[in-house]
Amino acid sequence: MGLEMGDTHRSKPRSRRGGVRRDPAAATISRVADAAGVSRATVSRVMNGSTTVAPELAARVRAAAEALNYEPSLLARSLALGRTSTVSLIVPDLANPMFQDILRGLSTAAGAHGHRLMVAESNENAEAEQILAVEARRRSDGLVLASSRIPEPQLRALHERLAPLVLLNREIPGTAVPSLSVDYHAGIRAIVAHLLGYGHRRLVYLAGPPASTSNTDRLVTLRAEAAGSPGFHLTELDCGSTFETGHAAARAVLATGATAVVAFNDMVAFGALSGLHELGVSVPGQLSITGFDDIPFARYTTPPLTTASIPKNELGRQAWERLWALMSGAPPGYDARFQPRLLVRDTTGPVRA
Amino acid sequence: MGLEMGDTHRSKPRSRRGGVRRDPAAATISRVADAAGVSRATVSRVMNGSTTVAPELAARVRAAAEALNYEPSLLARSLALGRTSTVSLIVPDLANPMFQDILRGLSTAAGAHGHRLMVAESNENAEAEQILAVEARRRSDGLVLASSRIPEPQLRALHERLAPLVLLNREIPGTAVPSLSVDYHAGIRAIVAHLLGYGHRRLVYLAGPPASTSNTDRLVTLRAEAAGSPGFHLTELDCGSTFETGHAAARAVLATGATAVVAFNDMVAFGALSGLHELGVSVPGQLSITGFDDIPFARYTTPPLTTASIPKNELGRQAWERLWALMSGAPPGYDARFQPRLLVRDTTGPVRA
DNA sequence: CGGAGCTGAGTAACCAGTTTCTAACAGAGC
DNA sequence: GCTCTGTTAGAAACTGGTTACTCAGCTCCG
Repeated sequence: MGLEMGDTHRSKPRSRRGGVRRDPAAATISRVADAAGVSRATVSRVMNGSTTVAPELAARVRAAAEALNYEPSLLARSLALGRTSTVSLIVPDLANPMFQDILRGLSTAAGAHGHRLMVAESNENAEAEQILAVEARRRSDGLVLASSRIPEPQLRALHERLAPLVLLNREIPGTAVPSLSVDYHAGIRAIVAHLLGYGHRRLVYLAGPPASTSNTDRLVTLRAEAAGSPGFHLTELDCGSTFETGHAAARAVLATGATAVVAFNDMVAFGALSGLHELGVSVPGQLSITGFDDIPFARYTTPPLTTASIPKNELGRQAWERLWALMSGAPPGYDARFQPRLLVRDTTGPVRA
Repeated sequence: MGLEMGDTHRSKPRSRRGGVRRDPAAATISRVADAAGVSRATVSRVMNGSTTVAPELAARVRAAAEALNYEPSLLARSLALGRTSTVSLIVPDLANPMFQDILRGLSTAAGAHGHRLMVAESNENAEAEQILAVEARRRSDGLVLASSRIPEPQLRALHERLAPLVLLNREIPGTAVPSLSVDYHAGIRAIVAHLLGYGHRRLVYLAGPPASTSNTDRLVTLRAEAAGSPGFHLTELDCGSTFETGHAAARAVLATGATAVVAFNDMVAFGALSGLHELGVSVPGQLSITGFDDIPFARYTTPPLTTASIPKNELGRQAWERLWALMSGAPPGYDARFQPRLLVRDTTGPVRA
C-alpha cells in the first residue's frame, strides 16, 4: 500500500502570514499528516506508540514520516508536555576532574531515566553562576549546583526560582533543598592526624578559592586542630584551585619553614609537587604533601599522592535520585554527608630528624 | 500609578481542558497581560524592548511582570522564533583537558554573540555519539563535533541532518561541512625528527582509540617515517587515550626494547611516565617519552613533558566563527589546518650510549 | 431488529510566546 | 470642520506539537 496524498484532512491552507522565515521544506507534523491523509492527532499517536491506531493506518503514517525525514520538534513537544526531559548541572570548573566524575554519575543515572544532562561552567565566577543557573533551569526540568560559589544571601533568595534544585557540597540551612556533601572536617582531621603521626608540627595550608564553602570548612577544622594541639603551628597561604596556583606557591611554601603541606585539592597538590621538585626539594624526604578528592591521576604522580578520597560518582548518582524524587513529587531522600577515606600513598612520610 | 487589575482584556477563561497538570501559579505572559490590563502582544513588545509602547503603559507592564516574578518561557520563545540561541558541542571524553580548552574557546565566543553552549560527552562510543549528535542538534541551532568517532559512512549519511555543523579534527571529503583540524602528520614528523636527532632509532608508539582519525593520522606518518629512514624501527602498541591505559602499558613498552616512546597524547604519556617510574626506569635517562596536545599539566609533570602543542582555544573560537557564519547564511571561512608546535621539555634526551 | 457498548480517529483547545494586520485615535494641514 | 497621516495597541494567526472530548460506525446482546 503506497502513500496516498489524500486531500481530505488537509489542514487549513497555511497563509504564511504571521509566520517567521523558516525552512519551508522542514517536515512538520502537519506535513506528515497531509501526506498520510490523516489528522495531526493520529500522527502524534503513531509517533508516540499509542496502540489505538489501526495497524494499516499506522503503517501509512510511518511511511510518510520516513519519506519526509520527519523528526518531531523537541521544542514544540517540550512546550506541549510541560517538560523537557533534561536536567542541568553547573560546576565552577570543568577542568577539575572531580567534577567530571560527578558529571558522569549524574549523566548516567539521568540517562537511565530517559533524561539528558546539560552542563555549564561558571569559571569560579559567582555572578556568572547566578545567571547561568537561572537560565539553565529555565531550559530544563531540574538543576544541580555543584560546589556553588553563590554567596549565601543570593542563593537563599534564588533557591525557589531554581527548584527543583539539588545542592552538592553546599546547603541552605532552614530550607528543604536537598543537599549532598562531603565531610571535609573529618577528611582534614584524618589528614592532620596522619601528618602528626609522622611527627610533623609545622603545617602550611594552601587555601582554595575564598568563595568555596568547602575551603572554609577545611580552614575552620585546621584552625581548630592547631588551637587544640600544643606545638602544632599552622600557616595559611592563599592559593587557588589549579595546577598553576599550586605550582606558583612552591617558593612561598618553602619560606614558611613548614614540614608538611596540606593542599586545597589534588590539582593544587600536584602543582606544588611539581614546583617543589623544580626547586630541588625531595618529597616526602624534605617535605610531605597531601591533596584532597582523589582525582584519577592522583595515583600516577611521582611520587603517588596521599589524599582523601571522596565518592564523586556516588555524589552524582544520588544527586539524580534526589532530583528525580523532587520532579516526580516523591519525598527526596535524607541529606547525606559522605565521609572521605584517607589514602596514604607516597607523598607523605616521617618528618626529617 | 499603581497596578490596575483590569478586566477588559482578560483572555478567554482558561478551562484547563486540553491542558496538562502544571504549576497553576506560574507566571505566563497572559497572566502579566491581565495584571497590567493590556494584551499579550503589548507585554511581548515591552519585554523585548520595542519602542512603540507608551512609556506609562510600559512601566505598568514592567511593574506587573516584576510583581508576578515573570520570566518568559524560553521554550515558547524558541518555538515562536524558530531559534534557541543555543549551540551544542559533543566530545568523546570530557576528562581530556584538551577538549576543555576547546570547550572554553567555543563557549566564550558563543557567549559573546548571545548564544549558550550545551555540552555532551559520548564516552568514546560511536553509537552513543550519533544519537547524542542528532538530539543535541535538535535542541539547538548548531552543532560542533570534536574528534568525532562516528565512522565515515554514518557521518556522511548524517551530516545533512546535523547542519549547521562544524567538525573539529575530522572532515567529510567532498562536502561543504566546515572543518578545523590539526596537522598531526606535521606534529609527528617534528617529534620523530627530534627523537632521531637525539639518536633514537627504536621507537614505540602507544596507539590511541582505533576510532580516532587523528590516531590513524599519527600512525600513517609514523609508518611512513619508519619506512623512509633506514635503521628506524617502529613498534606499535594498542593503548588508549587515558592515564590508566598509559600506565598499564609501561611493562609492555620496556619489553619492546625501544629507547623512545611516542604516546598518543599527553594523558597517555603521563600514565606511561608514571608506570615507568614505578618500574625504576629513569626518564629521559633510559627512555625518552613524548606526548601530544600540551594540556595544562604537561609542564608540571616530573620531569616536564616534551609534547606537540596545538591551539586548543583557537580551535574552539574559530569553530564558533564557522558555525555562526553557517547559521547566519554568510559564507564560512576556509577550512584551516593548524600546525602543532614542538615543545621540547625534559622527558626527551640523547639515547643512552 | 434496535439499543448499548466499544473502538478508532478527527476536532479543537491548549502549551507560551511573536508578529502581522488592522482599527482607533490624535494631530496636522487645507 | 474635515480629511489625511502617523502612532499605538489589540485581535488573531502562527510556531509544532499533545490530548480531552466527541462522534461515527461496528459488534454484541436482548
